Formats: sequence, C-alpha cells, structure tokens
Amino acid sequence: MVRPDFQTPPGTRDITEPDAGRVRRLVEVFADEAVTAGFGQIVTPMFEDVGVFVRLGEASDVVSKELYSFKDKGGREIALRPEFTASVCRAFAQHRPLTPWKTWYVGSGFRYDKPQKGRYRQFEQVGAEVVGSHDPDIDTELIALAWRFFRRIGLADFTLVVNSLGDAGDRPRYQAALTEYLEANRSRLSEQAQKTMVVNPLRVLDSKRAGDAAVAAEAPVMSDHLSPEATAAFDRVLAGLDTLGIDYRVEPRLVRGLDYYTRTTFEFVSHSLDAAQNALGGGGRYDGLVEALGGPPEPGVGFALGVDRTLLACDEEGVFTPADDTVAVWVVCTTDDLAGLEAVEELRSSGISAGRAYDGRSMKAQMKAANRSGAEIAVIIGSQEVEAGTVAVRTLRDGDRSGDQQQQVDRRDLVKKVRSLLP
RNA sequence: GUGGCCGUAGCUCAGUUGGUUAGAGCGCCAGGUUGUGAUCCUGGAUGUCGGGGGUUCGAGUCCCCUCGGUCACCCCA
Repeated sequence: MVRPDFQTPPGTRDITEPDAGRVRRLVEVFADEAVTAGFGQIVTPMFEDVGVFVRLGEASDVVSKELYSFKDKGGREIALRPEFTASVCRAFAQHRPLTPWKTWYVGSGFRYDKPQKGRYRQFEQVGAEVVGSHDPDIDTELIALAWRFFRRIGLADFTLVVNSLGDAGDRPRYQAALTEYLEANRSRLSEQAQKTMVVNPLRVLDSKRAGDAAVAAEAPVMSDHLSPEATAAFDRVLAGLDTLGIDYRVEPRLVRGLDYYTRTTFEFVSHSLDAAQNALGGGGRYDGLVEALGGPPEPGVGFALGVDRTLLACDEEGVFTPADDTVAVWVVCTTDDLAGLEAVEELRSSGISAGRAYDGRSMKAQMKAANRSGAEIAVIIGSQEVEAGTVAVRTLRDGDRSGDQQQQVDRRDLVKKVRSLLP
C-alpha cells in the first residue's frame, strides 16, 4: 500500500458522499423547522476565550478535561467550543439584542474525549436557544421544535425524558439532602461514584454501574425540593406537552452534563441505538448563565441535537436514507476538439446537471461511466456528429440497454431536446 | 484517563502447529465489437502483511514497544 503521510486525527473523520449530502439535508430540515418557528440563525466563532467555557462549571468534565484549549500567537487563552450555549449567551451579552431572542445554529463542537461509537472529538450539532424570557411555554415550544424535527426525518423509536432541577435556591437544599443520603449509602457505591459524589453529587444519579443505579433509584428526588414557582413552571411545561400530544416520561434522575441547568431539563433518548451513546440530544433552562458571563440577568433555555447520533439512529430505523446526488446527463465525447467541454457547460448553464469523462477514454469506457453515473441521458458526440452538426441523445436505463432509444438531433437543439426527455 | 478486542490489495476478508516468489471475492483498467452502458469471456495493475525493535536458520504468523481503529467504563451530543 502506498501509505499516506497523514490521516485524520483521532476522533475526527472525513465525511464523504453520500453521507455528506445526508448531513446537508438533515440540516436543511432543521433550519426549515427553526425558521418556521421564528428563529433566526447565528454563526459564532468556533473558538472563544477559554473563560467563556470555564464559566460552564469547572466541576464538569467538559470543562475540566475535555476542552481543546491553547494559547494563540497573541498570548490569548483560546478554546475550541465544546458546545454552543455558552457562545450564544456570550453573544447575547455582547450585542444585547431585543428579547426574547430566538436563535438557531449548526456547526461543529470539539471535545477531547476518547472516541467511541456516536462520540467524536469533532461532532456536528444543530440547536436552538431563547434568551430573555421565563415563560415556560418557551420550554415547551423548544421541545416541540425538536420533536417535529425528529418526526419529520422519520425517527420514531425514541423517548423524551423531562425533569426539573429547580431554581438556584432549590439546588443547594436538594444537594444537601442527596449528599446526606449518598453518605449513608457510601459503602454500596462504586469507587468512582464515591469520588463523583464529592465533586458533583447529582451526577451519581446518572451512573451506569448497576450497583450505583440501585442506590440512585432510592435516592431523594428533586421534585420534593422544588420551590412553588419552579413546581408551577414545570407543571405548565408538562401540561403544554400534553396539549400538544407529545409523549414524555418524567425522569427524576435526569441530570445533564453541564452545571448551568435550572428548572426544565430534557433529553431525547434513542432506543434503536444499542450503543452506550444513546442520547440524541437534550437541553434545558440556564437562567443564570448569561449573568455568569457578565451579561444582564436574563434567563435562557435551549437545546442541541447531535447530528451524528441522529443519523446513526436513522440508520437503525431505516429512515432518512442517503440519497444519491446523480447528474441528469452524461456527455460522451470521443473527438479531440472542445465539443464535449462546450456541450457539458452549455447544459450546466441551462440548469441541467451534467457530467462527463476525461482523459480521452474510449467510447465504451465513457458509456460505462455514463451508466455508472446514474444519469438518465447520454449525449454522444463523435466525429460523425461534429461533421453533421448534430449530437446523439440516448436514454439510459440501468443495466439492460434493450429499451433505450437514441436519436440524432441538431446541435443547436441540444438543451431543448434534453429538457424534453427529463421529468 | 482506564480496560477488552482488532490492524493482510481501493473494499470485505482467507492465510493451517512460524517454512519456498502472500491469496480470494468484489471493485478498477484494457481487450473480446477500430462509435456505445447490463451480463458473459480473457488479460492486467495495486500489498515494504499499520510502524519499530526482538526471538529464530527462517515471522503475516511468537514476544515487547508504538501508532491507529473499535467497543465498554468515565463522561456526554
């Protein structure tokens, strides 16, 4: 093998057709749903001052060990974005748009993780955020947006799980109760969980070890420690989901990875992915985050969906299958002049997708390429055609050529003829 | 960061207890028709067997290191 000097770094990959086109189409569907819901797009830098992300909570792994950070040539401490919410909040604080500010995005995030199925160091997300309103109906509308998106691409085998983490004031009281419980059951917890307990007790609820899960199952639940306001907001969200006919499961042990969440949190969990990474996406409220980034004390809520995982789930469910982007016409030219170049460009200029072969290959080879390209029509130009001022237009059906038709047409009628043969 | 499994042609893989010039299918290219795509037939190209070191008369096969992939934990999209 001619060994290449370089390959993609760990956890990254080249996305080629037909997958690349599939990603593009997926984003188009999401963009359409977001715009329909009145969201405007935002494009933020892929890297930010590292402080933007550190404010997400130093206790989280995303910040403490997964940040792609470096110092640039100006001595600035920079980090590749591990998610989008922090950038959106930073942008809000920087530009102070009118509220409620509704914005959607698409792009790559970066985390220095150990790669595995459905988890890459560079991953694609789409998402939407609303800054500047406490109204729980917005939480519901965001969930509905994601729900419509999943439904529209054909996904069915997933569950929406929701929870409320309460307000800033509720968290410490619950955390205290939880810590007390975990301390009392310390001996039943895994070594890892005992460490996690100290850093962030909530996350112990999330452990996948069977022993830990058993402890978590009997732990005190957040809903018993919510303020009346937080309870009312959560009830409103659930009522909204009921009204819209969106199925959900309240999961008191749903804690999300970032520390900034308050009140509503939610996650879309796939059942068709047998991999460990089965969360298609999630989100929630982050009522203190904008302020933590030096902005006004505006609340926020949003979600992000993993494009890669969503497509993995689509694979499993056999939906949103890749489409071949084939050209409509294939120009076969066996003369040495520029007739083939001219014809193919004329077709393209007329809005007809067209391909051709290069390197002066034989007619047989070019017809083979035409067949393989998936084109519906071959335009054949040989010395006879050039002399007569015509081109041969031939229909192509995959495989068998018996039913195909070929006719000579005036060169000047090329576009007209081809157009009449295409659907 | 921790652990299991894996790494042979473009792709999917086979390579017996270490033993002569490393194979198959698919794909690709050419010819079978000096103007024509399926199928069929014939022929052809491509591998420092992931990399380095070691054991041995001899290593794709054994050992060590390393890089990469994969799956799981941790964590998360």
